Amino acid sequence: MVQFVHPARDDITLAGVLAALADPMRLQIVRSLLQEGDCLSCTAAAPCPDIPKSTLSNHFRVLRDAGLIQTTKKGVEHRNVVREADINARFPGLLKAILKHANA
Amino acid sequence: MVQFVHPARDDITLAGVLAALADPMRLQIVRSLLQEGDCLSCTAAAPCPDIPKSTLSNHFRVLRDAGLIQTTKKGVEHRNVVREADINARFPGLLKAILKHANA
DNA sequence: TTCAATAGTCCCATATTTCCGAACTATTGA
DNA sequence: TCAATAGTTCGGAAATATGGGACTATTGAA
Repeated sequence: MVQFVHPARDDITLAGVLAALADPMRLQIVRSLLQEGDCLSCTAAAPCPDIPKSTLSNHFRVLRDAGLIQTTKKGVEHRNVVREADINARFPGLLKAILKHANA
Repeated sequence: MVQFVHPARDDITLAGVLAALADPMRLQIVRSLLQEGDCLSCTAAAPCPDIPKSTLSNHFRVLRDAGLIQTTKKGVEHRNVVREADINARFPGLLKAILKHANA
């Protein structure tokens, strides 16, 4: 049984969030998650559908550790949601300012 | 004679900017530069004055390559300025949104 | 119940990046 | 001309990212 550890709101750091988003694929993942509401990892993956599973899993772990997303198990899938409320509470305006510029 | 190459405004990428700022020291450097107007590298350095020269030089190179700062030679010193106009033109609101949250 | 399929994690070897000491370059001032 | 200053560049060690393959958990069907 895999149990995910998400950082508390106050443990989310600016450098951590920026580092997590400083990767085109992760930026795209967050973008997709925000558009869809909530979805599963593989489906939420970046444009390329041929990305290795381990790489994708790693990207989700980075986003999780940075406090950007929350992952819960739902059957065989892992459902991911952007922790919008937490990020916005901690860094008001940041998420919107960044994602506004993520290339569609 | 060292000649610096700065990326053109349109070559500045979001992921590049985020990656450059995804480091506490570089975040602090940019913060200091914005507060001071323009200043020299070593002086503009992060809190710790005992950081190795090569490391510092490297951080400035990263910021330069990302298009965040412009460096010009002024005697023995290198004067650095944040390319505020370029960044704001390319990603309106981004810089302010990020630096607003950089811990004082 | 058992078995196959699915979704994803974990391990680990390789590849890439970062850090920093040391040697080097350019400029100024004595 | 020489020393001091400010910073770059080189190169090896340390840290981190990538991705293949084996593993785990869950579901749905035989």
